[in-house]
Amino acid sequence: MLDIRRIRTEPEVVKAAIARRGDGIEPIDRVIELDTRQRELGAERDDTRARINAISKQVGALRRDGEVTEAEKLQAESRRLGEHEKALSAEVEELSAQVREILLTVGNMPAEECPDGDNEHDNVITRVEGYDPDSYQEHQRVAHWDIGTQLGILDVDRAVRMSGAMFVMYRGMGARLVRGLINYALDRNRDAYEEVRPPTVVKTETMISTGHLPKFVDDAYHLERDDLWAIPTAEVPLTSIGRDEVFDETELPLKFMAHTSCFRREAGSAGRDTRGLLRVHEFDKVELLSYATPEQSAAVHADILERAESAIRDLGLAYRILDLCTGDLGNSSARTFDIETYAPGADRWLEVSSVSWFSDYQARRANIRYRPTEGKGTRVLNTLNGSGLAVPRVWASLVETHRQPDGSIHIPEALQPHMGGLTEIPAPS
RNA sequence: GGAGACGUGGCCGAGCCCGGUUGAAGGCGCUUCCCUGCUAAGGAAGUAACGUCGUAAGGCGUUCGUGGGUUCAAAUCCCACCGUCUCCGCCA
Repeated sequence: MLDIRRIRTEPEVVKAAIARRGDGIEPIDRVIELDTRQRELGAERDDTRARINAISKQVGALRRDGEVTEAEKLQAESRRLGEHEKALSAEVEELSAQVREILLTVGNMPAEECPDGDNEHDNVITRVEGYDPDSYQEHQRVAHWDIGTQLGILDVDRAVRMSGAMFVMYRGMGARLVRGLINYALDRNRDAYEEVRPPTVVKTETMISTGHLPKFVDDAYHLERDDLWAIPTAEVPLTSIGRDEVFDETELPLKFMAHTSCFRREAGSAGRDTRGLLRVHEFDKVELLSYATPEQSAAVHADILERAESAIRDLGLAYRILDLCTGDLGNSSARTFDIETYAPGADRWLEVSSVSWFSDYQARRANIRYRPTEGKGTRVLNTLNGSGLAVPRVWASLVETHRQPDGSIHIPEALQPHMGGLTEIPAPS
């Protein structure tokens, strides 16, 4: 959520920033209009309340002194003021509810350094590592869904039978590889990030905090009977750890990581990327998340990116880093770097991590603040997060990249300790 | 799921029966100062958040789990909901 005071004092700056996303600025104008009216009426309401309070005090004094007639006269006046106050209050509440409703759907202001652009085609590829299109052998040009069937490690058909399209099931060594990747991701970040195992089903309010609601309702699974939502990412519960809390600046930055299942309806992408693990409704992911001061944010952002990047690099996978343009930036984000890993069998770049700085956008929604060491009062803090490792696409890229001429899969050295020393997934005999 | 008890400021805890002078006693913690060879102990003052107006000092408003009601006036009375604890039931 944008800062209403910023909108008030620098409307043109805010509007220019929103326009860079390609979003309309009408909501901002509307907010300004409603907010102005709200403050006018709010002031009048407060004055009325002040008078009622003063009268009540007088009444108390008069009654104590036995001046009943005088007291009753004041009471009558106060009753009249009360009516007025009630009407004003209702209107003020209505206005502020409207302002909030609009503000909840307006995206974050992109960072200054964000490249301009309309859509994903305008993203800037900042770096490509380990990719040489001519280096891939014939045996690596097999798609993971075929490998999965050959080795009996991926069973899509039966998963679809029990849960429907775009659900998958890993089996045997395939399931073990999932578990290995999760442990690999958690263990390598243990030095700085606290491991958390949060709920995967959360309240509406929790989904609003990160910006997944109300705008993106159709992307989330909803448990209607209990009005709970299946999380699309651990970002959702991790962000809400500090909801309505005030931290001390000396505690920051706080760093959390969590492995959870993630649930996505993928509405609007039906029929796209349906094969294998490219796009699934339920998947495992290790997420890294931090609470930081605005001053710490740049360093934390770099830290998360470096950790996400090195996790891919150490698995021996080719990857590239994209600086998302203003038109492709997530709604809540001010700056995002995507990491895409290359899958030689499918011959595609797969997004495996999105490392974002949300400035104070999410923290304002979640009301997470900190007390600065210098100065007084509280400030809204900044949140940042990135996938430490998203399992399915890494799994896909890994089995394709490390497929041997005999059809076995070589387990990269860095991963072996997390898979009981296993060096390969053997070819079928 | 059933029964009972409870939900007050950073924390502990009074107030609620008998509504007003209670933004809320007292204590702890924290900050600054004084005292002191150092530390401890002791003394003095200060110490909520949010909204709004104001250059500021400060004014006004809101907040005693949440929402609603009664009243001139609610931490205090009434209703609903949420949460915590204890006992019972069920259970991985």
